[in-house]
Amino acid sequence: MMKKTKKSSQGRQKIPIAKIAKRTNLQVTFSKRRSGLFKKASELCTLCGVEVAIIVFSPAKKPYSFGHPEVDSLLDRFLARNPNFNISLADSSLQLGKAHKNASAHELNMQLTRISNQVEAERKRGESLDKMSKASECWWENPVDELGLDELQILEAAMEDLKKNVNDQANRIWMESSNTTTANNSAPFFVKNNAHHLFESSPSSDQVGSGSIIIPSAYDIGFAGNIGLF
Amino acid sequence: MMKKTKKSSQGRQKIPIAKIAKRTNLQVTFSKRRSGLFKKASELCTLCGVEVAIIVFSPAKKPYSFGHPEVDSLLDRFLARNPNFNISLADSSLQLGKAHKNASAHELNMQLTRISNQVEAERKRGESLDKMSKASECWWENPVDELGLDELQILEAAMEDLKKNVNDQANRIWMESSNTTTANNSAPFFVKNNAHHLFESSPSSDQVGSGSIIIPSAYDIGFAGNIGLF
DNA sequence: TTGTCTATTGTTAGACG
DNA sequence: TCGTCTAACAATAGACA
Repeated sequence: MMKKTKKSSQGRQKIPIAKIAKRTNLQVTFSKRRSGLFKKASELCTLCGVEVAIIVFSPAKKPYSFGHPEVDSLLDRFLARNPNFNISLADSSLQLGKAHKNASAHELNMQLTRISNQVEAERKRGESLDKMSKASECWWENPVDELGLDELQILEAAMEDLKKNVNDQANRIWMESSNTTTANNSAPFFVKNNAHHLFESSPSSDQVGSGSIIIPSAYDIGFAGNIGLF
Repeated sequence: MMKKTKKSSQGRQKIPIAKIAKRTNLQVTFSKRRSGLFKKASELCTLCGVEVAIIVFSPAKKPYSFGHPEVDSLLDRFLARNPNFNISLADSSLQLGKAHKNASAHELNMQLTRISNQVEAERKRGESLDKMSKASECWWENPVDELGLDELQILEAAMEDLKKNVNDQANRIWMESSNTTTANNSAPFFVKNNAHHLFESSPSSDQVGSGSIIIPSAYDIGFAGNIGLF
């Protein structure tokens, strides 16, 4: 008798590296391969003592991430060394210069959106942070000593930079628009369209609307003077 | 008999998932596995039509990256919606590089200190930011043309605020430290160690993705870290 | 969505050029 | 640093739980 001829499984099948058609199949494969990828990354970390960060947007656009030691700090370092991208809206706009007004406006929108999202995110984070700082002993609030000052200086410098970037950008925009629009106001102009929708994945080019506003002439910036720190 | 003619190769050997000791070996393994990881990521992209970004810092601290469609845009999107990121981390990191060049452990401490300081600052800033955000009713979602300026202004205001806080605190510290010693450099002691692979994931429903293309890899070479270690 | 099982395919450690 | 080769290992497609 031995009708066992039937194999319980055909084992792994070869599949072409092309988009999987079957939805259910795709989901399963995505899940399995994602964990496989993360595992590989984990092994790489351990074996070679290196740092790895992975970000994956699922078919449903949900973010999954892997990071050793942690995603944020790695991205931070990566971005900090990569002149092509800066979280604080700095460099990308520099390249645009004044080639196309639209492109410029669009780029700006992207950046503003990014920033506003960050601001929003940080606002939200503030709450949980507040909770955290209460729950645990705030080591960063320990007795002030010299070091605190040092760090503060760094932070302040960073803020200066950020602010400077914003100003530069505003001025750039202003100069640009003054070529097409003559304002009766000596203030910088700013052109912008719908800012959101930074999240869509399809590489479709956004339509760029435009409009203008006047920035208070007092916008000359000049951060209030530095305190005795510098 | 059976002199067992030497095999041309013993084939793949099993190795423990622990840091490889031999430097040359580690280098080879790193290279191979890194490309293997990128290949896996590439396949995942193609098979499932998803987006993936990977950042790896080699043992020599060189950054390698893979991204589909491209690293920057993915990081951008990820950071924009991730509450755990700091807006000005990048900037301050750069400064630290110049300021201190010591042990990596110290570097880590500094980094943590810096981050926590920012966190603290942002926590305080939370209130005013919150006010602003609500006052303008989701200004970043408003399609009105003149919002661009507002965004800049709000951002600027937020930064002014933060800066003010920093200044205040700095002054306070300055005053205090004047009374004490100035030479003692006691950093907030925090030794960060093994924070092994951590997975973060969100539940996901699903939906059909769109087309897919493979972008083998994008290597960003260069820049031998300016952090301690050397 | 994740885990299990099996048969296969894919990856890679070690040695060498 | 890379490519090649070989023989192990490891990952995983498909079906089911």
